[in-house]
Amino acid sequence: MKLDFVHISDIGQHLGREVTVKGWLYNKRSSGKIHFLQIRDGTGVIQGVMVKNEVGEEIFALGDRVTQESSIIVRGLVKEDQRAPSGYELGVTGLQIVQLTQDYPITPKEHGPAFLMEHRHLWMRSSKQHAILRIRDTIEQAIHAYLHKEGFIHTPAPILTPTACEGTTTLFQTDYFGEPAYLSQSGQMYIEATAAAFGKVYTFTPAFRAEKSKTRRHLTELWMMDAEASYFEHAENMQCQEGMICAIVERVLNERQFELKTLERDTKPLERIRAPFPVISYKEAVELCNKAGVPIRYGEDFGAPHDTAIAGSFERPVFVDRFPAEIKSFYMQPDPKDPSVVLGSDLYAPEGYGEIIGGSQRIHDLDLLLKKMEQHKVPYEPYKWYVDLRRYGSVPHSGFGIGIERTVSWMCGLQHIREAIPFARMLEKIYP
RNA sequence: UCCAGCGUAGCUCAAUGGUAGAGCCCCCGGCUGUUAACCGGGUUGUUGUAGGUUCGAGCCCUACCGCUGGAGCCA
Repeated sequence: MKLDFVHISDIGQHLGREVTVKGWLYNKRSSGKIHFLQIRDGTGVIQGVMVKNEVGEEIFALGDRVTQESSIIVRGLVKEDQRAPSGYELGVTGLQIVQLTQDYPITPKEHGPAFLMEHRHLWMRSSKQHAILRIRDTIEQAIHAYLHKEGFIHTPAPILTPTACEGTTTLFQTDYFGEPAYLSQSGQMYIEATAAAFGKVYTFTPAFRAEKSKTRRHLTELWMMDAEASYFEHAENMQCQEGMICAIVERVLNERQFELKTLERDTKPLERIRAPFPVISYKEAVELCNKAGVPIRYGEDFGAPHDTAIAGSFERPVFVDRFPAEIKSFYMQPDPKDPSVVLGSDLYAPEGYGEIIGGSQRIHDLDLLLKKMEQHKVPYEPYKWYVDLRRYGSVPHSGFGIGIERTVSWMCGLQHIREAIPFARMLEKIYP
């Protein structure tokens, strides 16, 4: 076959020309002497129309034999046609079967979640899964673009760490040349160091949580984007988060309408997302929950029903600000007006998708940090390097971390977080 | 770890304690515009495992295993 090879996503630019598409057979319908081949190539799906009188017996027989998910190279004339699912179709002139697939497990009918997850390596070829992972890519691109526009640079953080970042009960432990090492739960503390070197930085890292959580919102391996900025105070930090969320929503709405439609995502709630986001204090959030009939005492952290009550009261993402110091990490800067609370906020997504961002201003005063470490029983030796940052040119600084899969779930309107990542790692599940 | 629900054909599901079935997939045949195509025919089972109750168990009981959802914890 000749070389004028095109991607299906660009097919509209080749109207009236004979082109070659390399891909897989997504589905086939046949009506006597016409085969309708739904061809996918990773960039899109196009209908190939194969007419017996036009291609001859031999090629038509190939079209008869080709099965779902066989890899194929198809040659054809690009046409516009209202009867085709995408508006364009390929008048097939040639077909080459690269590999003939037998008994593809995922059929065009319904399957249960256990079966689909067992075949995740194949399931991601299906249109909805494909749409989700495209949107995920767009979200990640939007984050990179927004942060670079704001002057941040990407500085990777390590995944193997000698110590716990937060808590010790939910860590995955591994062996590092005879010493225990842990899979990182967050890159945050490391980018406090790179922030002191570069000013504004961020990192994409997987975060590992060995929690025995078995819900639609939990993974044991999730992706976080942590950002950190020197000379950034709490209010600026929140403004940056708000700007980033708006940039994500805008880009997904602009570039991924087809995928949102595939997912049957109602985009109206997304179109309402614009700055400024409401900000309520932890104290106000507690009062809101109690009024909404979801009781909680001051000093307790929010559970799933509280998330829903808080986020459900607003059409835009809402910041809950100034949590009590005792339920947050040791490094958070106390509020100068009320030292019992910290300059730390969580951002809750609308529509019940829960907490997607946690951020705070970090303690920059050496003595205060040492005091807080002692109070929280954080050992000094393994964190000596972290304390050093307060010893050598310490400045006020702030940062935040966003959970990528929760953001993807929200944007796509997913029922379960396992679909937001190509290979979900969940409680006692590691195949495929 | 705890609570609830569910395990029947490759998949999705039926089946008063009384002969295990349908649709899809797959195979054969038909159809020149299909849209999860359609129409006709065909193949497919140690009913999760082990024990128990019963004349008789897919169905009732016990234990175990697996799956799904939720709680706590968290993003």
